[in-house]
Amino acid sequence: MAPATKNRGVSPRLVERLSLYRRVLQQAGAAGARATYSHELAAACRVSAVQVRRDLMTLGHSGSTTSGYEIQPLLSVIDAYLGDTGSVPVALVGIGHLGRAVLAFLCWRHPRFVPVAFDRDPRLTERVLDGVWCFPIDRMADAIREQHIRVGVVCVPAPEAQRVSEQLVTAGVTGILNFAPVTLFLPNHVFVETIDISVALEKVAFFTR
Amino acid sequence: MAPATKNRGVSPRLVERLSLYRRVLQQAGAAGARATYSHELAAACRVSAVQVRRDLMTLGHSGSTTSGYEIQPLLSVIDAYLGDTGSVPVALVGIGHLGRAVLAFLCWRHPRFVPVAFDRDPRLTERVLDGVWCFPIDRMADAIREQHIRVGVVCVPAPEAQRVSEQLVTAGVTGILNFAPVTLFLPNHVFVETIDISVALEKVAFFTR
DNA sequence: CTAACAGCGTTACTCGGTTCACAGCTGCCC
DNA sequence: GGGCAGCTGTGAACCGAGTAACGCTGTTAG
Ligand SMILES: NC(=O)c1ccc[n+]([C@@H]2O[C@H](COP(=O)([O-])OP(=O)(O)OC[C@H]3O[C@@H](n4cnc5c(N)ncnc54)[C@H](O)[C@@H]3O)[C@@H](O)[C@H]2O)c1
Ligand SMILES: NC(=O)c1ccc[n+]([C@@H]2O[C@H](COP(=O)([O-])OP(=O)(O)OC[C@H]3O[C@@H](n4cnc5c(N)ncnc54)[C@H](O)[C@@H]3O)[C@@H](O)[C@H]2O)c1
Repeated sequence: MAPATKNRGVSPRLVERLSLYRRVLQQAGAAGARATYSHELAAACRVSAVQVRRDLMTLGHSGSTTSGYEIQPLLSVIDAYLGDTGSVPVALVGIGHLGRAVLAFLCWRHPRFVPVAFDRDPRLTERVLDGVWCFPIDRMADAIREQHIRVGVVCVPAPEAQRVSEQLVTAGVTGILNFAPVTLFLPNHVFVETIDISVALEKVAFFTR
Repeated sequence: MAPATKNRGVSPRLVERLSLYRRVLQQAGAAGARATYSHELAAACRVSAVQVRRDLMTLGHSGSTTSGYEIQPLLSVIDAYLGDTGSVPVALVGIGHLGRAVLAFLCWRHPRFVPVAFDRDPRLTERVLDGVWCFPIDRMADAIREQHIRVGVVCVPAPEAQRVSEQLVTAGVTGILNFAPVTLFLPNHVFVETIDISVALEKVAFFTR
């Protein structure tokens, strides 16, 4: 009934947009740009220009009338807000088709998140996959505690998802990205984000006509 | 700037919830249940009971005071609303890590969507992957036209996503599920749903503390 | 010099979605 | 039988995210 998580008073949409802004700004910066206007950033994120300005306002950041927002300072502000405390260890459970894809993605494309892999299939564990050591599932709690892992990614089959995420939580994880098509029932202090590919496909199929 | 798609006057959130309801009801039905109450359905979907009742009201469906909603009739109503016209062919472009996972998922777990696979890597094409024939990318437009495919799934690297989705659209696709971390610029009549795993992870990391 | 212009910051408002509150109905128990 | 408990249906209130509108500042062209 309740939306569960308190969101710490921050709207998830805002966080999503900030994350988008950051990526776009990083790319723009890498391409040599030094500053950008709210409407440029907006267009690149499919958002209105006022929305960009307002979001940056809530961050307490101001641009200049003449040249818009300088990219580097703005990036610093966003980083500070999103809590860029360097690399974030992530417990990735279930190294099947999807888990493997996420693993590869994190290793190659997303150095900020460093995955630690777990599976229960002995054919996958005790070896290196995509440059990451894969632990058997019964080592998971210890590994999470030792490395102070707070974020978990659940890529196990649907019937296992509830149990696995409970294990994650009792080991200390407080945020879960869930790919299994089930609703997880976890303590209220745990933030759960479910990516339900089936539902997304149904939605596309519905609006397609 | 504009929200682009008209949504045909229907809220995407509603469609998501209906899709969830349907899945839960199917499982409940398979487990032998014959009817359910709004609060049960609500709990299973992390939604309030009034929300369920209101959603069903907009579908024009009524339950009984005594035993709630009968599962089978309700399923029929939801199917009719979501436009369950049997199987939906889907053009899946990019059979790398992620594309492969989606392919396997659709074939094994989601018979309603039947994927047709495309890639540009000759090592992947002209052969059967997970029971599906994989076409080379230059056969894509023809195949989409021949089979009247309306839904596309984009699993190619970010720099290719814009071009590939344009190809999909000119071939007749009007709805795209995009996994590439870029914003696509497409005609307004095309419905685009982007699943951005990076952003989702950042969100979880943010609310984790 | 100054007038037109372009972009930012901010306040007030709009609008869609969610929830409240309550009425109506049905079965059950005393 | 009559109250009671529990569920559905729904008008109205509520809430929050997004938007429009406006004033401000600095820049540029005439
Ligand atoms: N593949 C997709 O594109 C896709 C799409 C939508 C949803 N999903 C969901 O994601 C999940 C994973 O999908 P998949 O295609 O990778 O499945 P998969 O069968 O390929 O992989 C599942 C993996 O989880 C491991 N596993 C199972 N139980 C475990 C446990 N208790 N502890 C640790 N590891 C365990 C298995 O050994 C296997 O390696 C499923 O819930 C699926 O419904 C997948
Ligand atoms: N793997 C993940 O978990 C993950 C997570 C988030 C986002 N993504 C995004 O999903 C996309 C795919 O990821 P991936 O890990 O599967 O990458 P990948 O490199 O494993 O696969 C990409 C596939 O696309 C094919 N391809 C490239 N250009 C093509 C073209 N023009 N036409 C047809 N096919 C083409 C390649 O041959 C390859 O098979 C990327 O945009 C990635 O950023 C992936």
